[in-house]
Amino acid sequence: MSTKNKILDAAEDLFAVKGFNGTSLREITSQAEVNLAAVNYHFGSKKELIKAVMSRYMNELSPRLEVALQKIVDDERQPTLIEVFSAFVDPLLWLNEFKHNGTSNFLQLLGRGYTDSQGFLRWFLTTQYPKVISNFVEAIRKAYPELTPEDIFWRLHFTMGTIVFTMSSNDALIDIAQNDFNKTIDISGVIEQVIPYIAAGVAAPITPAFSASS
Amino acid sequence: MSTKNKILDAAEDLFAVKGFNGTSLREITSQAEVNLAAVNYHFGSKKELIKAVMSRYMNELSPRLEVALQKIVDDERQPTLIEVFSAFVDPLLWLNEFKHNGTSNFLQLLGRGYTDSQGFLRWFLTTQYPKVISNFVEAIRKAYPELTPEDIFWRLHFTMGTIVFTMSSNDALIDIAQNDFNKTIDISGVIEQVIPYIAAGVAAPITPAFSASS
DNA sequence: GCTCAGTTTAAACAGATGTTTAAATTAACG
DNA sequence: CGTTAATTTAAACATCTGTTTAAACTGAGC
Repeated sequence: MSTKNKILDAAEDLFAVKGFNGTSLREITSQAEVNLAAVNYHFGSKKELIKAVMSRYMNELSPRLEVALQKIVDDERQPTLIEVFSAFVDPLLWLNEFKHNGTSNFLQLLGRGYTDSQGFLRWFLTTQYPKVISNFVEAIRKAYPELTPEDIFWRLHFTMGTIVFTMSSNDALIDIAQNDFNKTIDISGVIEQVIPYIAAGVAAPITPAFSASS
Repeated sequence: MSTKNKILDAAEDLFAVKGFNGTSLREITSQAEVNLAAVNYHFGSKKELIKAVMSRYMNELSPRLEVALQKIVDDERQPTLIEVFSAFVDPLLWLNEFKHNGTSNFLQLLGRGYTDSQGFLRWFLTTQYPKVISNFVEAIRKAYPELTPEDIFWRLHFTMGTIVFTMSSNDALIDIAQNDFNKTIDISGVIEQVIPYIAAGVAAPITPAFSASS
């Protein structure tokens, strides 16, 4: 295993649990069993390391997502919203083959990217991988043509929040489910629960136009 | 204005934007125009300051929320889910009277509490203000009796994620709405958009039982 | 005016942070 | 083998972190 990959693996696990700000380079290099200076040698800076961790996942995920969503868009049949959201399941779960805890790690990192570091990661993702977003919007539009672009924008954002927040507190959730309901949950159990919720949310009756303020 | 309140005001604004980990005591005391040591003198530690910032809001919010939810629970009529969620609107918006940007700040801080600092704030809130949560669950149960406690637990968590995430990226959202749709949004516009979404999500058809894993 | 608790202040503390340096080691290639 | 480039290493860098110290100041109450 190359030094570069050892760093990426360790950084990913730590970032997912403790956030970007909350993880030091010394923790990363110590867990990766490489020298401290290796991060700056191979990646240039901590910020670039963060981007590299995210890119590694996005490069695996985004082509698979594009294919799955394209299939829905190209099909002449009108999809249900459940089908649109279910298109995410296989590509996301596939990340577990790519790396141990891959699905959970990636979704947690996505959430971190929105709240940590003043959103520079959000900028990075939306500018680097716009195709995924536009395909997704198109699929939604096809499943629910009455939605205006504004409605889609808002509801996708709400959906993003649901997913990302759920996964960010994934560990806590699993604990609570275990203690309060004596149920053992894994990641696909969570996904099974969340899809009806977000599908119903996106399918909600159309709201009146934006309430414009002065 | 007392030193204590100057610190609380500055800390709140900075915490909301940059997170707890991302804000230093020197930034806070500098913006508050007080001496660095004042934080440790008045609050003991940074951790206690974080709790104090949250408590100040919760002490304003929680009695108002309890009243609004109790009214729904005590009413003999069965409420709609829209009514249950709408019970949050006035208490939340009232925080804007309490302090400039109060509503947005509070919701952002709530989100930070879930993701920053490994959830010690989540523990703090759920143990200190359990009445709000139990009232809320009871109101939901009344509006939608078919939901099992597990379903309610999950859907409330998803709802929490939607709200918190939306408010965390509130500033970015307002920008996007302005640039892409030429619409001016304020916080109550966002609330108006989100309530149908979360109400529909919670009202989604009941899912099969938890998929228990070994 | 004196006393004394409450508060503010500047300075220092020890430890952690990301990054850089220069020497040592390893690998690649003719 | 010899040379050159790529990589690893230990050490130091300057800066920032939360916290503590001890002295200075403030304002009542006697």
